[in-house]
Amino acid sequence: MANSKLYKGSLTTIILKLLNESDKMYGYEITQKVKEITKGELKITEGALYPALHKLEADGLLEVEMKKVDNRLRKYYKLTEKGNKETVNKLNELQEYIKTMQILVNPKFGLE
Amino acid sequence: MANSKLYKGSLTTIILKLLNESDKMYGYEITQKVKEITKGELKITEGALYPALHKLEADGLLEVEMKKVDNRLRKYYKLTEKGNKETVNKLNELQEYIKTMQILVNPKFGLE
DNA sequence: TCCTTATGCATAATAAACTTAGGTATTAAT
DNA sequence: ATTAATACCTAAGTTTATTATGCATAAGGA
Repeated sequence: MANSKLYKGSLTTIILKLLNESDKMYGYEITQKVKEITKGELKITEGALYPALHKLEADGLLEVEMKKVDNRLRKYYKLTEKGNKETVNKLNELQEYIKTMQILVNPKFGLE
Repeated sequence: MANSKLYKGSLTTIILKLLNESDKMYGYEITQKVKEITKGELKITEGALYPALHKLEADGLLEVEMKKVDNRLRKYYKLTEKGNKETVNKLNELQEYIKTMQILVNPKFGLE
């Protein structure tokens, strides 16, 4: 995921947020959407994505619906109610992280 | 480091930036400084810090100076020239990361 | 005096999240 | 016919952190 190690730990947040916007998506679609939105900055590898989706499903945050399109099988993922709540949590954590890092990195933010 | 997984990958950036401000610091001092600046939000564990410092030293980004204070040995770390350059890189990567995540998470940032 | 907390360093076992490298299968394009 | 794109998947290995230790000195309270 990009040359920076900072993205480690943010994949779940990204997946949840995308599903929160798009109602339902399938795995490959997520990789393409992220590449498109970030103009190539961020590429989700499938080796990271699929295990992450499976874990989110196992944790009850996502539910699955299979669909055949053009004789190809797609696995659509959709947020559950629990997944919606967790999305809010993850987004709050991201804002908190960004705030904290800006304070650490730009001392001006820490002054009052 | 906090309950959020997002901090994974940012320890090196934090260390480099602190040393960039403070000229030289020792390990324990770094943990205390981070706790203080972030008002307890972020606590650097020693099990993460010391290996990270050793790696930065091995990579030639930090140099060491031992000092005895109150009969206790302190290991002061200081940025090398290479370390200074890498600090700039890491800070740029952090800004890039934040920008990308905001675009992903807040679609408004992506419109033009 | 004894015990805990703080200071200061360190490593080893485990866990989590990722990369890299494969594998299968269909469709579209050259 | 072969490559690229679509669409899913897993396994081995790496990185980065947590948790749990260990050692040692200093300070403080019961």
